[in-house]
Amino acid sequence: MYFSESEENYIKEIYHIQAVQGTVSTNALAGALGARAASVTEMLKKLQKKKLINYKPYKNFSLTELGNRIALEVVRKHRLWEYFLVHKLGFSWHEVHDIAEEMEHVSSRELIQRLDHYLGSPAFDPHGDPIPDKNGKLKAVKQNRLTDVPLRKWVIVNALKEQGGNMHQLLKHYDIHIGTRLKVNKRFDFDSSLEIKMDKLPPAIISGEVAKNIYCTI
Amino acid sequence: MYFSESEENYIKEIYHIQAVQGTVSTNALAGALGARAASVTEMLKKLQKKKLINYKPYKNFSLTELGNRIALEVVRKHRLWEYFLVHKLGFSWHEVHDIAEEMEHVSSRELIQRLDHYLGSPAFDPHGDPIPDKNGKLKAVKQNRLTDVPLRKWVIVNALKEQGGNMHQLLKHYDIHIGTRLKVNKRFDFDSSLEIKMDKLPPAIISGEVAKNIYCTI
DNA sequence: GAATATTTTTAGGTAAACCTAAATTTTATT
DNA sequence: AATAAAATTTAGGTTTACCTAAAAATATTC
Repeated sequence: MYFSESEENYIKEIYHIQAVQGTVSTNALAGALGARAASVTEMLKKLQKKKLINYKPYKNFSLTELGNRIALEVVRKHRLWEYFLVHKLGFSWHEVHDIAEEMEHVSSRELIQRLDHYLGSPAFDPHGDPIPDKNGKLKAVKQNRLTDVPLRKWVIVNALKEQGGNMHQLLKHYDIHIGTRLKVNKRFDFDSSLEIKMDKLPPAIISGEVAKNIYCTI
Repeated sequence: MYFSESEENYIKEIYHIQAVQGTVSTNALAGALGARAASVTEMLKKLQKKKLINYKPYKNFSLTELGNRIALEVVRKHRLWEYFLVHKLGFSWHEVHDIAEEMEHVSSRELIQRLDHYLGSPAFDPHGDPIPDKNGKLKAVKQNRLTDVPLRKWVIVNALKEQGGNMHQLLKHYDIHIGTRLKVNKRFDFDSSLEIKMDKLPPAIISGEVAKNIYCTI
């Protein structure tokens, strides 16, 4: 069965929203896609006819089993390409999202199989997100928000989420990246900032804004 | 300036036809693209407005300087991806065209620059066609048809054109690939077949059909 | 050079994916 | 529970890239 680039994008976005919210509304999806609600409704009807989503007018919706499988394939392609861009072409993690967004729609299954093998079947992409294997299985690693981690416990950064801003500049300045070992010494309730300690560096203060986007393994 | 995938395909195809015929007709382009003449006419007007082609109704047309530059960029992307698919992912040369056809439309310039560097700035793709450098320059290697090569002169295969058939099976059987050293011993006018000789192998006969698609350096 | 054939363009239509504005349904508030 | 607010859908457009069928221009043939 053939899916257009648009359909793939809708499915993928439904998948991501569903992962966080459990269920998806027309408006939430429109927001995520930068489209208008009316356009979304139109597409929802198409996706339903293709049995990719469970949808009743005016109600929230979710992916069917089939929809989920397709979503995972797209996510897999996206994250494998991100991995390629960072580890083979030398891009840095915050530059690759938009490019992978285009590459994820290249359709050859054989291509993705070979790419995966070529990259050594990585389990996590450069942002720390898990890459579905060819059966759609995700390697689960608990991602704890740095904001919630116990005090004075050494943890390892395993994911960084960029929210469109320039957070990576700041992280580069602090020299925080995936794999960094650090502990939280203090939490300042006043502004949610944290004092953190990394190996061989003096304690530093990071804002709650940044900390919110840093995830780690305890 | 932005070009749609369709526009890029038209420009690229005009480039290829122009390379062979010198000039391009509506019908020839329609044939190459698998579209109808009326659709082509419509697009020609768009391309003219964007100053990519020189076009007068009912006349043959050709790329402008700008059009040529864009065409070379697309060709460059296509051939770099083909090189990647063969030399990094292990595809064989006859499998990569369609995949590269999709990948050539990924838009990031930075991506192509890095890909080129990663591949070692190759000058020829797996079919033996030259890869334009980032300024659009092509490394010219005379491609002589095996059918026209002088008798008993050792030559090196430098290009293979697949015409949609299964020629590669045959070539594999003869063990002919890019880089193969061989000489033509005899030409049989009756059916245009050739007797060829390769190192460490007994003489073999290949049909004119195949020979037509083998190119070499003298 | 007139008649015929071929090529190309124009006219009018379709499907996908978007849009705005208005209508409808659901949810929240008093 | 009635009304106001918010969310969603419907109705009616637009653009891109296709299409067929008919008309117009160019080429070919006798």
